[in-house]
Amino acid sequence: MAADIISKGERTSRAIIDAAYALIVEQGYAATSMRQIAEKAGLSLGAIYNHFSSKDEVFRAILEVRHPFFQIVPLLNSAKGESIEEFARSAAHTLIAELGHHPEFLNLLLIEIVEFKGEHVPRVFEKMLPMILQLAQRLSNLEGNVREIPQLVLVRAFMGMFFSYFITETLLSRTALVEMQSNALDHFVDIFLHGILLEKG
Amino acid sequence: MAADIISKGERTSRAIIDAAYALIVEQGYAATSMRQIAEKAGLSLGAIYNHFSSKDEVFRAILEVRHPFFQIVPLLNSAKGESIEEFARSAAHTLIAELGHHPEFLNLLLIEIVEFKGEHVPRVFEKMLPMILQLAQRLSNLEGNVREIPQLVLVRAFMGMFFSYFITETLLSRTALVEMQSNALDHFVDIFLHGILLEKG
DNA sequence: CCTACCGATCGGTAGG
DNA sequence: CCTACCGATCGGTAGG
Repeated sequence: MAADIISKGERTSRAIIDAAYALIVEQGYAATSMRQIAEKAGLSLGAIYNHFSSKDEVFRAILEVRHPFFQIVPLLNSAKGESIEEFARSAAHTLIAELGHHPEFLNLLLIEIVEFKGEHVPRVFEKMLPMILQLAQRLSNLEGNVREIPQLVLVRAFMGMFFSYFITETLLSRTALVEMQSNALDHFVDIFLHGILLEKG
Repeated sequence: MAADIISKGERTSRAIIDAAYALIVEQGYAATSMRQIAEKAGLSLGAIYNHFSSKDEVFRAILEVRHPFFQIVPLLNSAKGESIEEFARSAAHTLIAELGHHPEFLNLLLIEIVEFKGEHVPRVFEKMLPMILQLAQRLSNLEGNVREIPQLVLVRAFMGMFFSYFITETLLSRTALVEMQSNALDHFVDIFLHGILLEKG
């Protein structure tokens, strides 16, 4: 039998995390029970506690692997383009292609804010720092003349644009205002680019 | 005894809503118990059911009165300014002054999205429609040359700017990146305005 | 409007 | 890794 890279314990651990992620993203943390997680993972309740010491530890483990930032930032890093404009449009298309059809990927971030008051944010942020620095380095090398805006504000506004898009999308998809939805992200990117770039000379 | 405009039943009802609002915004819906609400409102558990038939009904009542939209839209309507630029800056200052120091005002909206999958959005939206139409009317009369952007996208981007600001503010307030926070909303408004306005001729 | 209760379910554990 | 259990708490109600 070939030595599998992934042990059985590791596989069970991941099954628990996957099951818990799916349930929590759909129901929220408090509304999801350890028994639901066990059942979805194909285990008994007690078995979970061989891998995680508490429900809270399960949630922490989920965040380490599935926090939206860990989906978003790598996608941004993989976006093509040598100018700011190319990069922004490419990043938007990549994000919409990968995440557009399951906007509930933001739920984990929102749940952490609402149900945990953002207490895990520093740890997640710290773990992401290398990826963020890599992205910042990349961005600062892009071609294009940016107006006088602090670089960190730029990054914040850029990230915020996607939050803004996905949350308003979630809200609007519940109403009849379909007109608001066509090409909205393209328009968002357009406003953002026009907002940060100097007029072409 | 003068006939008070507000009956005792009405007062108890509001006490329940106030207590439930404070608890739910801080803990989330599922994590808040009817017993906690009763205690905070100064009642016994059973008494709540003289005013609301279920926990869900309490939540619906909260949304009718305290949904963030009911705080945001009137504030936007009260913003001064005859040009788009004046209006946007005034609106930003008003919002930051009224809501800036308790950003948890967005929690109710986020909780509704996460724990109820946005099922109450249509009803809230419908109730707000008059206020929204009034705001749209107001906006369309402002001075300023806007680039070719669908009006509904404009409104969406404008609202989204505040979501984006408050959520990134919540995230960043947990990290050490204080630099990112100074005057951020002013910059956001600036980027937005520069993004939607035609260059001055 | 309160007290006392209902059955159900919760997170977690002992013991094997 | 499972079965069977622990005490605590849940939403909701009966009866007064």
